[in-house]
Amino acid sequence: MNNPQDLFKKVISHAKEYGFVFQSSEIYDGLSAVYDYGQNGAELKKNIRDYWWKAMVQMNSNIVGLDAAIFMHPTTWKASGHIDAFNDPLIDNKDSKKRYRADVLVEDYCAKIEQKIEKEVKKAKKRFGDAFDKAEFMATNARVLGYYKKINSILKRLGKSLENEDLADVKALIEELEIADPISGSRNWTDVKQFNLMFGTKLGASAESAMDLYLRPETAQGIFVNFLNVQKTGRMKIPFGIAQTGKAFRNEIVARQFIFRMREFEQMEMQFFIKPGTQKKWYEHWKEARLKWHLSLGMGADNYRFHDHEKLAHYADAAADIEFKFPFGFKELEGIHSRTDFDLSQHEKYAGKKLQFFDPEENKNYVPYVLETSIGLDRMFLAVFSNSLKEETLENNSSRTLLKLPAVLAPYKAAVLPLVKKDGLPELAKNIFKELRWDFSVIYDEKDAVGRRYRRQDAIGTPFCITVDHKSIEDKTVTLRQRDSMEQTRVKINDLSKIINKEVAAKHWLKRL
RNA sequence: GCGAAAGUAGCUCAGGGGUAGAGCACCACCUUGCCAAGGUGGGGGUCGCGGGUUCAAAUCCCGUCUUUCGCUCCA
Repeated sequence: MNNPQDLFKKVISHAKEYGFVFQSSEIYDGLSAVYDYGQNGAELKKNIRDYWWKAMVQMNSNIVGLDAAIFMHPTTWKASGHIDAFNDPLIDNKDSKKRYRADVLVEDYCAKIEQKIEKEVKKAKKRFGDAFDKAEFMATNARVLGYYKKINSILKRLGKSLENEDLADVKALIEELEIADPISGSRNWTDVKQFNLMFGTKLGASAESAMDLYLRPETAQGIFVNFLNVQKTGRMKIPFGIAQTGKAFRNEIVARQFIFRMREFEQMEMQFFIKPGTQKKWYEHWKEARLKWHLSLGMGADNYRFHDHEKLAHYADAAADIEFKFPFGFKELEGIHSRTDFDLSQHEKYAGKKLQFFDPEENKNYVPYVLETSIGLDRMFLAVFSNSLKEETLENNSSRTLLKLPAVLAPYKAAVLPLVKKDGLPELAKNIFKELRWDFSVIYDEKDAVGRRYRRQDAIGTPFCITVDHKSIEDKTVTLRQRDSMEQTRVKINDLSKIINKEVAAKHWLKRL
């Protein structure tokens, strides 16, 4: 685990070996950049989601939840700008390895012809000014007309092919026109491919009546289109927020680095609606609030940093990322964006409905500005998981693999272990186990030597082990073993729930905010 | 998408034309009993998948899928 690459490999194999993350459809050789969460991963992921939800919704009386559908009306994506921004026919040159937009190549070619026309016309102007030759004039005229006709037909064909998504014809056109790579001069092209960030699908059983739909590429739009519904039925007053978690889908050209960039991923987003002009204040507020949330988990302040965007997306007037030190370097974990009134205004325009708030203080209507916090749940999972995985060498020169998860996030809060598999110890242990699971997710294990069982729990990040021995039967006490320090203390069975709760309850973690 | 490397048991990997291997993990029994690796026995792999060459392919060739890294793209 010395270099980052080894650590990352270790992270991936540990995730697989201990039932946290599996590759999707593995028995069919897997599906590129799609992963499933296993028995322990599902728990960890759920706990991260809950911890976020508690911090954002439960602890903020002016933030409410929402669970919008993945399918949305197709016009949503016109309004949001996703259809225009992420829909390009691309072609690669096999020799130069350069990628071009296929339509731009053809258009550039036409522009070149146009230059030719201009030259001809210029030349003709000069010549015919001196001596008019009817035959030459006609010939020039015919040539120019021919050029125009050619351009016209090329662009017409291009437009038609693009409209019908006949990409083979776009390539045929490029080949017929003998368009070469502007850099290398090579005509060795790949097929034209449409790169659309959004996954398309159909609504409707029969092909004729079907409606083209997209799987949402972000969860944010579900919040924007429900802005008025929530504001009115929840009697919300600005400033207020709407939070939701859910799947989003992006057909990334390059999806890589385990669960860091997936084609299907889960977002945890909160859109905060504010009075125009106050966005700077709220931007700073949420940057700080979100960083504090991360720091509350105790994974080390050095592992986080802000990255302020200089180049802004079409909807933003300020944007920053909270970056985390992943095994492959500092990468974006969460985004805080000041989205202005772009989204709500766009939906007003496309839907033809007002999406405004009547401000009693100002005594007027306005389209609220929006401050967004958006974190990738899978990225957060990877941050927590990779940061927690440690290999320790102990005093007796043995080693242990330890998943030092923040206790509030651990899949199991405690393991109940009878010291031996006889003398009534398993029975007592099982009783403790059954009682504790009313309060926490706990696990019972009686197989192998107790030391080995401790290591098993270390590997999946269980913060406590409760060991039942012969003395337990006499005086109703057990040993409570701490994951990180390996310290053992003798405690009363009746106190277990209280002691564990103190360490694992979200309350005690969130209070550090 | 391009380039490079890799894919053999749950995990880490060895083997490189002639019967499928190791360590750890797993299962059963015995033993020990508060920090892994004691004993005995056992389960598990058409060597990613598909073609080809060969008497014979995990091994050589071609294709394909998946992963990692670099580039590119995106935000």
